[in-house]
Amino acid sequence: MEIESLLKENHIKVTKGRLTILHVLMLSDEPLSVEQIYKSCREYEVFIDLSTVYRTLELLEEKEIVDKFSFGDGKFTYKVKTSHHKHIIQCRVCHKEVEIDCPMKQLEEIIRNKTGFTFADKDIFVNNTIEGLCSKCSKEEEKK
Amino acid sequence: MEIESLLKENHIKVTKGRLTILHVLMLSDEPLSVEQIYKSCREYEVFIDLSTVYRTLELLEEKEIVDKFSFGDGKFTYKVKTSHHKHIIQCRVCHKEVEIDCPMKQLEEIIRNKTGFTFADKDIFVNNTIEGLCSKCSKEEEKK
DNA sequence: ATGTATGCAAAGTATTTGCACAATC
DNA sequence: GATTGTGCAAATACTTTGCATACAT
Repeated sequence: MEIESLLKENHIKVTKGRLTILHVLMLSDEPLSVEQIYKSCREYEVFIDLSTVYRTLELLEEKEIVDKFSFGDGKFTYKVKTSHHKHIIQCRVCHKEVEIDCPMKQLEEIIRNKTGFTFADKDIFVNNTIEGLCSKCSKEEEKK
Repeated sequence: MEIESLLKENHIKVTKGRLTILHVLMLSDEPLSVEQIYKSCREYEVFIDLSTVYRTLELLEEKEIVDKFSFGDGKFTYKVKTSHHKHIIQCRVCHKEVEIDCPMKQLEEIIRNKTGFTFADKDIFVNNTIEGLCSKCSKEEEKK
């Protein structure tokens, strides 16, 4: 139901495929590949076409509902935007400013993908050591 | 000549194609796409096949001579590794450690690709503002 | 009823691979 | 001379697109 209103708020027509894709994305805390999303939909007996999955994800990205990530494996993954946190980049010389989505999200995904480590927003680079949770510990934390 | 010894040090057989590809990469301070590298080689009258370019880049990446980047456009770009700076990620719970290449490089490339801004290593995230140089100013700095 | 979404099939783009021949050490 | 690199052509992987039909508002 709340997924439906999320779509409506963004002036996106509500269809079974779109509901299912968003549902699948919302259940996952890690980015999913198009293939994974496609297969998950089938598990819900929703047999949409791969091209529809692509078109839907493109739409959701345009509407800034999902983030699109790319690791070193030649395909893209998608994840529901968790924050709309932005940063401002300022030129040291001319003071021109540009706004970007917080790049830490991209970075977190790259690191998680390479090492299995996850981070909370408060985790910080300290000297050469970054603190986070390895995959094993982060699973155990979840149980608590 | 120095390129040749770089290859030899890494136990890579020296061929005209490999020399040219490395040469092209070394002349560029931004990551190049496979297509760009391929075309640059032709400008040097070195007519290697696209598949050879791919194979060479794969090899150079394995040997940690180049970095492979991926932006949101479905293709990869390559750049000579500028530093072998590493970070250690440590699990807050079990203290397990994992070493990764400094992810700031990836981040810098993502930001440069999105905004045209460049950074020096000393640039830092301060609150919500990142300081760097916009493309115009960084060109002017170069002239000095 | 109108405009938009979808499935299907075909095309497009980036990358990989098999194999015969050529080049390097 | 043995091993490894390369070109060519074909295959693969992921993503996009055209068009006729189905669906949502």
